Amino acid sequence: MLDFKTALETLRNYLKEHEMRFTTERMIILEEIFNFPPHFDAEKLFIHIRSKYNHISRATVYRALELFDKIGIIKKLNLGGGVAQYELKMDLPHHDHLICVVCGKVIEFVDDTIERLQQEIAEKHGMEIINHQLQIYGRCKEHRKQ
Amino acid sequence: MLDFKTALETLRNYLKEHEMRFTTERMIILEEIFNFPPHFDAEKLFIHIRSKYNHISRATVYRALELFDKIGIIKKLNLGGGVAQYELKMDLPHHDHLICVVCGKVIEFVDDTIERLQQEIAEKHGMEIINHQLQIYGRCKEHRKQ
DNA sequence: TCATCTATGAGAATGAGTCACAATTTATGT
DNA sequence: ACATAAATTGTGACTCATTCTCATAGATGA
Repeated sequence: MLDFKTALETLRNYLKEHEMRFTTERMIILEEIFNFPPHFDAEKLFIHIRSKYNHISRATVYRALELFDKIGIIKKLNLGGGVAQYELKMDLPHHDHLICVVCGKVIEFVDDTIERLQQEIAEKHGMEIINHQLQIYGRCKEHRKQ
Repeated sequence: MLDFKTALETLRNYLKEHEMRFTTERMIILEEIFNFPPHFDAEKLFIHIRSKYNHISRATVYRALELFDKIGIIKKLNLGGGVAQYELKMDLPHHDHLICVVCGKVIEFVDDTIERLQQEIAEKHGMEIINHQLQIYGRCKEHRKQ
């Protein structure tokens, strides 16, 4: 899933298989996600979409985000701050996030050793992993104190 | 900070240094946190406290939790689910959490290698770490599918 | 004890997210 | 293209966690 076209195809297929309707609203929302920063929250996306398509409601945006997350087109993140964040899911390996507490910038990183250790830890506790998240909060290059 | 007495002392000192009042409400709330499960949320704590001290208000509990977190007596966690979780902060090494998505059980674990790797990753990106959190969501021993 | 100024209680307000339902739109068979 | 049935949408009400407001109560230092 690297581009809008592929994502749209995925959406179409999922909808067809589940007797759901392919609507212009769902298409527009998907398209606007691709026009939007890589990490965003529902409200900002809604405002953005609303500015171009004033008939699309907040509920529809929330519903579409839930759907796209379920399908696997986007991923809902829990980065703190009391607001759900979303990112496009690009079929890349699992990654985690560095978050600047000053400017909110999000940096992604991948670390295979950490991934493996998590698996080991879960097993040691008899736990079957469904999902995991690692957030490192700090001050980025531009905002760290000297 | 291993016991109520020490925590209370910390609270007293902090309040004195900041020209704030040592109130019975703050003391009761602190005490009840020590009588409560190791991971809890504000509302549950409030209900519990309210059942014993019916004059203590929700706002006071929330305000106290914020204060205790700032002082470092407790730690506010972001385990997902739309509700802030808290835990006593015991001057133990940093630890992370395994969370059962079925029963909500929280298991703590410590892994020095992961801690070290996080430090390295942050440095590689020029980031100064303030805090970090790792959550592994899954099904615990009792609830995993066979 | 008094004066001062912080903390509290009560409930209103906020903000993210969800829900109910009437009206609309889509998919399908003809 | 048309009718039909079923899914979807927009609106606004609603929920839930948390925060705020403000009048009153209570802690602290003189």
